[in-house]
Amino acid sequence: MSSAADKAYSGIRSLILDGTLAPGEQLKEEELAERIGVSRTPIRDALRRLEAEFFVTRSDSQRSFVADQSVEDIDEIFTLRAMLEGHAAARAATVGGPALAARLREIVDKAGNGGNVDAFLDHNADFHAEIIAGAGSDRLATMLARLVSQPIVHRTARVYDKGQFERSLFEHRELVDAIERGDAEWARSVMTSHIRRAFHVFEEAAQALKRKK
Amino acid sequence: MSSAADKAYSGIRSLILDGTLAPGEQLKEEELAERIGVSRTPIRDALRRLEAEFFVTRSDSQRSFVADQSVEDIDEIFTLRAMLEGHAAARAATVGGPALAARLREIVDKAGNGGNVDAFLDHNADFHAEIIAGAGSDRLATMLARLVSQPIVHRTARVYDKGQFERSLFEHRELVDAIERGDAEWARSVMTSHIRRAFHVFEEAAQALKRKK
DNA sequence: GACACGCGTTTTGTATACAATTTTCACGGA
DNA sequence: TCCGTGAAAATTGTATACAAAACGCGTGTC
Repeated sequence: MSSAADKAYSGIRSLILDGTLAPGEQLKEEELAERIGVSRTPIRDALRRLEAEFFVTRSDSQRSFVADQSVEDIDEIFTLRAMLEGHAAARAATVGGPALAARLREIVDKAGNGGNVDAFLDHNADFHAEIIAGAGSDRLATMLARLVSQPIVHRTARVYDKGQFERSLFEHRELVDAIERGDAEWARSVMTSHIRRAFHVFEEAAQALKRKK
Repeated sequence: MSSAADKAYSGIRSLILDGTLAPGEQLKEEELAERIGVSRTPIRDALRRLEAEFFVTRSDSQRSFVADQSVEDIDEIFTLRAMLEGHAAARAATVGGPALAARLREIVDKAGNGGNVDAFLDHNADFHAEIIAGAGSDRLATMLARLVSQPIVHRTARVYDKGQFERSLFEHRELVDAIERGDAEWARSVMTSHIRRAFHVFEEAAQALKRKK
């Protein structure tokens, strides 16, 4: 991978995620270039990528701004994700066959019991990736990749308690059952509620955090 | 709008759409730059945009290629579009209210009878844009904009006969009814089948063209 | 006081030269 | 023959200088 462009991408992304660059703030290429220590060229590339991933928006006159991340925005993202990933699950159930079911079961079995956050995150990423790949739709996969900023998943999982981990794993197992039987609508429903639930966990955590402040 | 970057964008897009650049073909920045008459910088920008719109794909080593446009690919695009725009219609029915319904009815009434292709296309674009705006979800609007390469709509409409135009208008009127009554699921269904039907018209035209060859 | 206009400042756009990376292909050894 | 190796060629990445566009602000007019 290209070094400067990646440095710019992850650098700006981090600055946004840790709040150094606040939502609505204008992103100036030169300023970012100096801050990150690369020239404007890779910065421009990074801004385009971040724009594709909804981290950054552009005004009509080509100025870049940090995108909003209000609870309503997050809701919107989770809603779209639930729809697209529900579709992916349905398609995976239709076209994946026993081979896919076997691969998924292996992933689920390997995850097992873990109370470990990072282990769960690894399992979770693997599991969802396998289903999306199993749907066999490049454009769907691309859209989901752009939509799902992994940091939000992380931020959500950090507030999971043991019961929520177990519930997630339980839902994953149910998804495997649905895909094994080729039941597209079952798979879609489980995936949709799986993701909506994740949103509400996030939402409650955000509200709790707000009250604390 | 910036001149060179736009020239590059529409230039490359045209070359892809008229088949000069075939699906799977590698796009070389320098070659395109010379062909279009701008430097590599705006070409790179254009390639990023086309990548976001699924016209161009990138290999792992950052080489660009013309994306496939097989009937299966078009099917995939229309499926995703049907889902997203069905969702937009449902949301529009929920949050749009009488004001949205009134605006839509005006658009539909203005279109009226027309056997004129261009007039229908204008109406069609207006109508769909109003519904997407009515859904009030920026990210949804952005995803749809990226997904719907207008040329495909054009290519589809070119093969519409009078009966198909009338059917489209009829469906638009039904959508207004659904939105007026705030019936989200009705709106979703009408929109979904509206778009799936458009795909099959396209599909048949493509097959007819194939047989001719 | 409101508003349009012009001009300096800020910010983004473009071209170009050079650097880094990837690909290609010829060559030699097992 | 097959495979790895390495150098040349092709392609993309990056920095930088200058051009163009957008913005903000002060000024003048009504």
